[in-house]
Amino acid sequence: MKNIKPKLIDLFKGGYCTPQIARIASTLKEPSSTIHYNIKKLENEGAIKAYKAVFDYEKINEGFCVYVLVNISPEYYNTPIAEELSKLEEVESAATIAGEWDIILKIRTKNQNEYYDILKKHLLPKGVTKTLTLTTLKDIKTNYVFL
Amino acid sequence: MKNIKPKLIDLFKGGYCTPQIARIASTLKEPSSTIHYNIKKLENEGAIKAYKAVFDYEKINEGFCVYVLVNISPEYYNTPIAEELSKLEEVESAATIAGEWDIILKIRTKNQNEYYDILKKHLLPKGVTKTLTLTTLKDIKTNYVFL
DNA sequence: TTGTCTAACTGAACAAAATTCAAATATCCA
DNA sequence: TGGATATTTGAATTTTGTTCAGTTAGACAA
Repeated sequence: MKNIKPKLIDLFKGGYCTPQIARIASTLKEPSSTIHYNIKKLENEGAIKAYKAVFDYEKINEGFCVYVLVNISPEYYNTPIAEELSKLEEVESAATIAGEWDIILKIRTKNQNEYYDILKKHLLPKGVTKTLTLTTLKDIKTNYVFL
Repeated sequence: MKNIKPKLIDLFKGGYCTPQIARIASTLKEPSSTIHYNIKKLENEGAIKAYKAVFDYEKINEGFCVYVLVNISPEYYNTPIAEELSKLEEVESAATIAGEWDIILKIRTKNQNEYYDILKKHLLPKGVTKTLTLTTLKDIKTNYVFL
């Protein structure tokens, strides 16, 4: 057995998909060469970053989902902490925000324990002064896809 | 001019894409029929919800992004408010959460004004008692894709 | 309005990729 | 060990994507 499933999941998280031109053409009742032309234009404008898969995260062992609010110590304001945290594969989304908190992360793991490991290892060292974890009870919609 | 671009964006937000079996096969150095078999298996298990596009949201006029924490009045706890809010096309993600707040939403609009319209129209009526808007300064990663 | 330039659209030929399927191999478990 | 089930694979087939030259539509200045 080649255990291809985890490799597919890895690839599909960030890309390795492509538009279904024929299906779009038939849905919009336009020639496929017209659809092709318009998609290439969108891609060349840089409007499309990736074609990728969205999962049922329970079924790929990432059923535990949290949002984490993070505060950064002032002397780290000019360092790319958010960018560093974004590189963790468990981080689905990351953004810097205005107000009481500095960064918001969305993190998916198998369970609480794995999240706690990440919290200890990656969210407490560096310039992080404070965190607030919002634990997801029910994931309803992610990236415009209903779960 | 047929104005196909917005229609493509609509379709791509939720699907109308498909795996690149040949490219995956060559990346993983496996026969494409093997890759095909394993992908179909993932799909049949329900592990994959959709194949879709991720955008440069500035370039599709959705450059304003917020996270909103929402509180629900107790008499609405048994109603599907989160599900209702999820149906708004501007809502990228929605989840019910544990703790001080009941729901977290991620919303993309063209600008502050359009977000304010949604806040007034959809987030204040119904059973919503309180909201806290966290405005994104810099979107770093969304759905595992770097922006 | 007319003419000119550029962008958008399209059909048809072609190239590439997905899908199917039957046979071979591996895995599971009683 | 044996028999049922799941996975892998190459080759044939079907479907889809891509290219490109010709056409149409839109923008804009005279």
